[in-house]
Amino acid sequence: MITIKDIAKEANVSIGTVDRVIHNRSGVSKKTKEHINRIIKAHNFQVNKTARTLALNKKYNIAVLIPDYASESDFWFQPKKGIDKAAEEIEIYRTTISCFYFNQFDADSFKNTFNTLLTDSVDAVLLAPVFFKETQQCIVKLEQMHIPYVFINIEFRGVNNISYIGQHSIDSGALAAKLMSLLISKNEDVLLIKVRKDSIHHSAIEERVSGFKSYFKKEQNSIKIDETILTDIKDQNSINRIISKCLVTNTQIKGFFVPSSYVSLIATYLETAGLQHLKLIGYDLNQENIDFVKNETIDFLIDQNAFSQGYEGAKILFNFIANNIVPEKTHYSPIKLLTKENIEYL
Amino acid sequence: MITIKDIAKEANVSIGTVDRVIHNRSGVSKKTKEHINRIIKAHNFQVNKTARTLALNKKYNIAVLIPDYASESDFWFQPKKGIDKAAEEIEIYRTTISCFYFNQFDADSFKNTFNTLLTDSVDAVLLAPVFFKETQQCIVKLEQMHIPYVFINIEFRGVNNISYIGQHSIDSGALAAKLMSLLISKNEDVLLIKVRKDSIHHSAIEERVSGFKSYFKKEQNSIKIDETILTDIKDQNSINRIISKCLVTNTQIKGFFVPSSYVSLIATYLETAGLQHLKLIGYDLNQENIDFVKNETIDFLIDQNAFSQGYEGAKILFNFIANNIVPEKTHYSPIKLLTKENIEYL
DNA sequence: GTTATATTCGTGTACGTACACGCAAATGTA
DNA sequence: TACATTTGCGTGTACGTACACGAATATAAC
Repeated sequence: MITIKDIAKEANVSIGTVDRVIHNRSGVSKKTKEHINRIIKAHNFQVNKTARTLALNKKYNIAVLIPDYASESDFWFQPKKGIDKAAEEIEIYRTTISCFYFNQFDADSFKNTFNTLLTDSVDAVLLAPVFFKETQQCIVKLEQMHIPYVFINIEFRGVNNISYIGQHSIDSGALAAKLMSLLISKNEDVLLIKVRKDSIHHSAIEERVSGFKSYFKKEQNSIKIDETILTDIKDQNSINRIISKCLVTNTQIKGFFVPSSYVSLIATYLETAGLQHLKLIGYDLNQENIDFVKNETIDFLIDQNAFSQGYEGAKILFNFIANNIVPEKTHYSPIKLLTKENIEYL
Repeated sequence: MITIKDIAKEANVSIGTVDRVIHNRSGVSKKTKEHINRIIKAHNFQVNKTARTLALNKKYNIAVLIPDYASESDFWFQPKKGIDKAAEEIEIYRTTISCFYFNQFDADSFKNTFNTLLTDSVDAVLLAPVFFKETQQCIVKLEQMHIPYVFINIEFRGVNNISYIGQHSIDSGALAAKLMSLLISKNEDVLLIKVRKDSIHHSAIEERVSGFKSYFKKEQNSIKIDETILTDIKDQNSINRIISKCLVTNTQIKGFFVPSSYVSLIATYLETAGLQHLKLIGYDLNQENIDFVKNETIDFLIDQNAFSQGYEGAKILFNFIANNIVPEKTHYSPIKLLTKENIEYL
């Protein structure tokens, strides 16, 4: 590996001059500049990044704004783990990541946490834009301060984010629909189950639903989609009552689609009611859901590589601020399909 | 971030002494050693890896032995891309990766390429153990020379490899079977299509077949599995004749399972014969296969994250030789299920 | 021709760690 | 007591790059 010193020797100049050429700084005659550039190209010289970071000794801080989580089985634990992995990797480049958590059902909490985040010294922000209006307000501030930001998990269109990393929700809904149409017969029906809490905020769930519905519209089979809403996710008994009522009202229902991680609530119902033969598709890899996939109460689970979303999101921002690498505007995560046979291998 | 110098100052010793304690070298009195260790722990000191690699200035070389590929659509192009990504990342740690390619249908080529590989200065080897006997011979040499090695894509049991990175082939076959049983009816049959070339070598394909078959055995439905072998993959006409003969002989065949990337040969047949409604499941993401998934001639494709296999394999070896990190003995890749709805998002 | 101002370049130090060298004090040997 | 050996530790240099400072040369102005 050739170094600046080697180039300096070959060009009969000092390393300072070579340094100036490399950084395109002024103070070098056109002649020697060209000469040095020729030598650099001839040897395919690359700056030693290790030495570079050591010499620069710059410190960056990436702030992360995501929903809090109570346990490892909560969704946001996964992205956080990915962020942690990225943090370890970029630590040697003197870049730290500080995480800030908000209550995903409380817009004020989002806003307040964002404001405390800003009191820190922040070079970039990775955030989950759970609340529409509040996110807009935050973005205004970020742009005033020239702080680059990336969205994670929830797409937010029409602003100057550096990138978005997350799933294409519509297509994931369509995939769920395709599998559902394989699982049940043409003359049977599906129950689509929403959760009141979801509707408070982000659009991802609505997009999953619309992808699901439009698949069936296109396919033109006679499968009908019923809908219901769960109001209180803490009350399993009321959930059981709601679902069994639906099943009585429409005896053609043979499959359930839950466009969120709350699919375990339905799985619990099916097991207590002894209805495991009915088909069930839902989202997200938490321990409860994984267990229900393993015993096949849940037939398919759609995973969005939450871990990678955190990891990639953090890395993208790091590369942008530290290495001037401009990322693609969208990074769609894989739409992973998990079932008993492959859920061991993530 | 605290440095060695800071610790030295706090302990009233020189940085040399602190260095000795950190590396557990001799020449430090028990008393000062304990004192320094206490300070290190109190501040949670971590060596600056950037400075460390710079100071060490060691150079490692990882040799890679994989099948050659003619174009980007060949399977091994993907692992190679992953290896290239890893190479970029570890380059700053003065670690290089040199790739060596062999003809995957020629055992001698494997052996010879391995021998030229050894003429290089090699600190670790990442290899695809395509040929059983020859791999055994190579391993003997590697162990004599105390060179650590990792298998990629094909599992090879009973030797002292540092790790294996690749799919659990049996379970991937079972997953294919599950989907096939959803795609066709209970009174219909499946045609299992092998390729003569495959049988020359590795066990992965056999394991996929066994996983596929045992799924149907367990499920006890009346689906029957016919089998056929393609002898000449270059002759599409002969393939067409073989397949259509099978369909005439057994008119119950409504699905095809190809336990290899040659699934595109069958897709081509189905399109020329206008039989796209028959179900088709196969392996591996090359451009041809991807196109057939997009137009739904192939219903499901099983992907083994070939890119990641290369990337992870190289990283594992690097971490082992450069950072003394001992990996898990097996790293099973995800068994990814791809269909029209999610094949855009990889 | 002298002074002033640009232009072009070299030198020195810093980043944090690794390690060879060598000096002092402590211990051993006669 | 004199010398040899061991133990414990400090110093200096290297790794490759960044950048401030200042020196030397060239050009400009008068």
